[in-house]
Amino acid sequence: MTQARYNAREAEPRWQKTWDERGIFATRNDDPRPKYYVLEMFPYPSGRIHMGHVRNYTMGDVVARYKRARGFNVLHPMGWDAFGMPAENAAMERKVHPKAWTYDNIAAMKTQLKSMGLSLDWSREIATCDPAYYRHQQKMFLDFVRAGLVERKQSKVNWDPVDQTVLANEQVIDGRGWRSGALVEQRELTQWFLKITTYAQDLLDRLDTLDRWPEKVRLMQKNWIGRSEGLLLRFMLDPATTPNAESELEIFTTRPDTLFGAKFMAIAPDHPLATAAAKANPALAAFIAECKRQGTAQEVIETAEKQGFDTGIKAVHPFDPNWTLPVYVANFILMDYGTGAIFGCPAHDQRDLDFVNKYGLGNTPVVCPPGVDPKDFVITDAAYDGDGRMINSRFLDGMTIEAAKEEVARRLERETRGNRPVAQRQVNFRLRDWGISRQRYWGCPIPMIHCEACGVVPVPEQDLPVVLPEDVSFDKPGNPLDRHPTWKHVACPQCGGAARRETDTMDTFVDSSWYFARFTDPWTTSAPTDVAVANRWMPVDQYIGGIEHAILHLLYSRFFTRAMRATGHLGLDEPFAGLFTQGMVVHETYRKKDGAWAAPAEVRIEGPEGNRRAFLIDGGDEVEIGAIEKMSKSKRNTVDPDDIMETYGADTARWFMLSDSPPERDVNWTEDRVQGAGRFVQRLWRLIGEAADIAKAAPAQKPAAFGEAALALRKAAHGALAKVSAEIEKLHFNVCVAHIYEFTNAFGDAVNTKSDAPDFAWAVKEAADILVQLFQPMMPHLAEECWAALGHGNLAAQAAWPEADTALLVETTITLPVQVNGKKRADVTVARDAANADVEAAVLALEAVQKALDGKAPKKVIVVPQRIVNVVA
RNA sequence: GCGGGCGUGGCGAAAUGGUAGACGCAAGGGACUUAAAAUCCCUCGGGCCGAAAGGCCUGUGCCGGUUCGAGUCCGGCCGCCCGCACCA
Repeated sequence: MTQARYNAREAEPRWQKTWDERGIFATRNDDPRPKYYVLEMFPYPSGRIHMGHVRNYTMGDVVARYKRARGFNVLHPMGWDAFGMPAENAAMERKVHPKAWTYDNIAAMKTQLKSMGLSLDWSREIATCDPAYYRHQQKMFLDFVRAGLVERKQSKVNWDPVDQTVLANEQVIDGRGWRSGALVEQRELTQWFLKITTYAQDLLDRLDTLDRWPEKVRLMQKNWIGRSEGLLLRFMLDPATTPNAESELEIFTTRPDTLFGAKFMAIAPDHPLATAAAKANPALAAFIAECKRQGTAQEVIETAEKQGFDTGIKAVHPFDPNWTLPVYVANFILMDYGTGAIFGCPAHDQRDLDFVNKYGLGNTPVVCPPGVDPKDFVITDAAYDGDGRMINSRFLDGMTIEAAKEEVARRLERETRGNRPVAQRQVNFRLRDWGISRQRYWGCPIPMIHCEACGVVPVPEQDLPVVLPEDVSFDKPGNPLDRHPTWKHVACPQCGGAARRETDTMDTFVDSSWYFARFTDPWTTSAPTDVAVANRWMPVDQYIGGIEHAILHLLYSRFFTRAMRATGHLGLDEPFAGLFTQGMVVHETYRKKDGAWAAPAEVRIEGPEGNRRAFLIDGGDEVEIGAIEKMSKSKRNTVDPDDIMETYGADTARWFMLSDSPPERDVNWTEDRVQGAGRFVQRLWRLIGEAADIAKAAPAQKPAAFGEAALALRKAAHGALAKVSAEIEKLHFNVCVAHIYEFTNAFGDAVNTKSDAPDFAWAVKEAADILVQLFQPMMPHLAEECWAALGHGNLAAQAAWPEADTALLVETTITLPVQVNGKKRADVTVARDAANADVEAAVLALEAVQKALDGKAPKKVIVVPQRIVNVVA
């Protein structure tokens, strides 16, 4: 006897236990079936899962369960991105060890994830803070060193004064640290770099092959890599004006066509020529110091005025020995792009124009827009960067921009000075090498040793892993590894003399750049991967995560895949064949009279949509209903997944997450809709119970013929099956949900007839089975409960996906809408394969059509077979 | 500034160039009930005609275009969102 109400709190843990005991989600590497690797971005173990996790992991689980039912050997693992700053912050604030804090959090979050009923293979669980994981990362680092993919260099770095560490360019958002939010400062430090620029061209080229990635993400990466083609060009300097023996200035330009519009040269404040010139010029030195003081913080750049300082040096125009250009030090020239020097053509570059207008250097237009008389073409305060023909440019006059670029390149390439061509074509990238040194404790130690005598020496492989010491203190800011009394003191592996360990640890983005490969065989101890196994599983067929990783994590992982291929740890080019970026979970905000935020759980809502008011449950004060925003601790508009699981169960939460909003868009969490999802769970349970009673009258054999009611139900069931299957493949989960609702309505109507005719009973049984299987990927616990109630001996999670009987879906007669002059006026029912002429005749015979024609003769009748008919009068 | 995306009922949304608003939420009405919850049924873009059945007009941010036919394609605006941003 089935219960009246479905008790999720009782049923969900029971089925989780069953899945666990039978080990049905453990994936074997020697399974002969075709593979499917579905992966969601693994979480940082912050302590509790949030609704964003619930949404992300529900989507992945739907795909995993669906593909499993479709007969694939599915790899669906989970792990922990476990190194990082918050563990150290907790250590400082609460005097707990980062390791203990992290592992406690992992345990708590694992319990939460398990309560969601995710079909994960927990036997492959990895934590990046485990030496069993990071030892392989250290090994790969050493391999990368040997392969020339690592560099140690001094560079200007982004320094986060709050976290007291270096940040990669990618981690600086609007001039602030991505985690601390502090204004980033500039510092000169010696850092370890991974040479991601080695693959800049390949990372760019292969974006085109990632046809199952969102266009948006590919574009963002393309812009980030930022390729530009141009000319590297050496200007001769007037010797009488130069300090020391500097004789030339090398610049990079993408606009060699505008050379005859040049009015000045500009170099970065930290350009060697600037430094040399400043030695004899205190005013210039002061100017340079001022530029450096301003730094590169984005906020400063946006508002800073173009400023320059005339060095007195003169550069000679490459096409005219009698034409010299003043060389300025300018605050808007970056040392780390191109050569840190430019020639300025104010007429066609806004920055250059702003600059000359300030210093009175004038401008000469050299590109004239089509349809404009060159005599009338004057530039005042808006530079022209559009298309046109060359003017005021001697031998270039009349050429297109492209032709002029080519002509300049051709002439200067041929010309030599000091055995070298004056110019050469060059490709430049915006992408910088990836600085991975972090002055932190809770990260993967960089396995290098500094020896006074031998220099920088790698840790011998037999000494790996370099394990983090556990006896550290967090009572002072800075890096505890640096302060540790003994850890950093080691013997040099080469000379045996006293040496010092590298105390910087790796950026945690390194950890997440290869975990997907480790999941393929996390048991291998001798190497990061079993290459053969990894190659069989990779690439990840469907990767799901937040858009916030569009550049950072995804670009680093693409780089790592290439670096691992180069060092023999992986044999493919691209790690993620399919990528899906899901939207955020958002919620209304509530503001109390005193300006403080109120949490949803503290608020009671009254009134209908359009006139809703919110009151504090405690005290009854009215609170202001604010904007719908991303769930965040600061706005207190979060809903705790545990509370939802407790009240409604995991299936309701999962169903809600998939309903309504398209997965790539933000979903607004509202109590009403969650309740709606909860009601649907109960409704399904009730309906399946009633269907199970009817099904008892079903014959064992499929009936030879079906009555009208039975046939209609079968059509609904197989139609839903076909549609849901197609939409799930496209990850259109909200559309799947709508089709399941629609089918459930039809199913409910059928069940309510209470007929017990054998053919009908058989159809009900078939429809019930299909319905349960359709929602199994979304609501797996309820599905098991229903599946058992329908008398199945196996688990719903292991049942094969049913095949839609397409023959049922082909109607012999169809009803087409009939338009007259594009407006619908009638319907016509014809044979499915009726000839167009017959359809036309039937349509013209319709009374409604004749009425709409109002005596006019039809000029044309357009029949789109099985679609629509349009009569044009 | 550059690049990209989006704009459909009270709300979330659906719609290979082919019946706009499927499906859900909210709302209103009704049934059942001592009552409530739960459940079930009906209505639900706007306007007009009709007792009703039904019919007509209008409608996918705005203006144009292509087409037998446009939410969908093209051009130009307006608004919102996102990414990048002194990259030579």
